[in-house]
Amino acid sequence: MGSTAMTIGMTELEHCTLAAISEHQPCSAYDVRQVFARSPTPDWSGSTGAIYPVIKRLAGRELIEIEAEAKGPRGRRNLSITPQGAAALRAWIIGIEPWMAKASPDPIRTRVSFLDQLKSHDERIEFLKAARKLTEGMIQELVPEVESYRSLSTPEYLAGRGAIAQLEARRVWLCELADFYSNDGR
Amino acid sequence: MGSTAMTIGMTELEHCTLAAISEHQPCSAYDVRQVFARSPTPDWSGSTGAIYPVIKRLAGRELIEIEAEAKGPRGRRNLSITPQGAAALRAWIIGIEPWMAKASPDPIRTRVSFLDQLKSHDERIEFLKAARKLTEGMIQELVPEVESYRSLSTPEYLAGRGAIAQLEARRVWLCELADFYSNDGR
DNA sequence: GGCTCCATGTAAGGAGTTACATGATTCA
DNA sequence: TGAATCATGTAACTCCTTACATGGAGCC
Repeated sequence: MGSTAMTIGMTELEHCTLAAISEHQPCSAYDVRQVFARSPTPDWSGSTGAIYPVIKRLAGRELIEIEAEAKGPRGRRNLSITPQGAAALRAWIIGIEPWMAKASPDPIRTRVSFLDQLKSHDERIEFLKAARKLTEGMIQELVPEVESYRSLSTPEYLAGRGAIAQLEARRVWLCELADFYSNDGR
Repeated sequence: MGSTAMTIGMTELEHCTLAAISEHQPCSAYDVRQVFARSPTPDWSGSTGAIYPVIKRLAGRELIEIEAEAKGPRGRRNLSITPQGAAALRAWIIGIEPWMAKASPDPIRTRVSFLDQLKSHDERIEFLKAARKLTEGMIQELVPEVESYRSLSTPEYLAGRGAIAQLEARRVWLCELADFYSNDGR
């Protein structure tokens, strides 16, 4: 199968763009940007400087087709996925690799790993409290947003639940840390 | 306090480097690289192309001091943190912001959000099984590695527990997803 | 006529990566 | 003396970001 070879050297963003086009076709690059920007857990900004070059590269690999509505340099372009594109997309989803299972970087966890650089247990407990508050705030923001996807898109909803699970795990962990340092770090 | 101003425009990597120097001083840039590379949850490769420029910038801001052991262009340089550096480090740790609490990007979760692009429930269940296996493998790798930090460094150990908690949350979530699709996605 | 969205694109810059280049030290 | 490890550094590249530039369509 050529589908894996097709995928070599392609980034996550390129594949996500391909996936978004597949789901919403026929759609414009602008639509794709909206999808990324409005996602409850946006990994990318959906910036023009990224999307339009990506679209070009996908078209160059013949994974998508671009059809101009009007002649002329401006105006909406309708994007659709090709059979090769659909194959590459499935291959990308299925082609899961060990590195993808790694714990993803977390700025709060990073700071925790340097917690002994603070002066006192009080400072540490203060930090942990602030971190927990922020995490709880994020959960409260995310839950209704994800819930709004419940009837809209099952996979997006389920992915959102995964994001919430990640945050919930951090919340619990931060509580345990606070307990630990409250008991004078024994 | 100038400590926050000192920190403006500095990246996570720059701050982590500062923190690593603070913990291991006097140490070399090479030592810092080892710390990053050998960390149980390496967010950065510790590549030379990143570290040495970072060291220069930190020295430029007078957050660290560089002392050459031998004269001449080659040979070990001993790094140590300055009082301003220590202040900036504490300010960075404490100065936690809302965006840091966001769910971090996860390639597996990304794929789940496009799961309806697969052809059948069987394919989806197969994917979820593979994802769970990889996550379980990563947990089994990580647990002993983190456990080895237990007596070495409390904060690093606790951060490692946080990484494991994240993976464990994903494992449970993937199990729930598999159940969902096994029940024909009702 | 001007405001707001829709829509496409380029330019410059930031922040890391890999690959390359160099040399010192240690030890068998 | 030769190999491994310690150690520093640069060059080229990747991939994304922000900021800028352009223009059409609907509508009040």
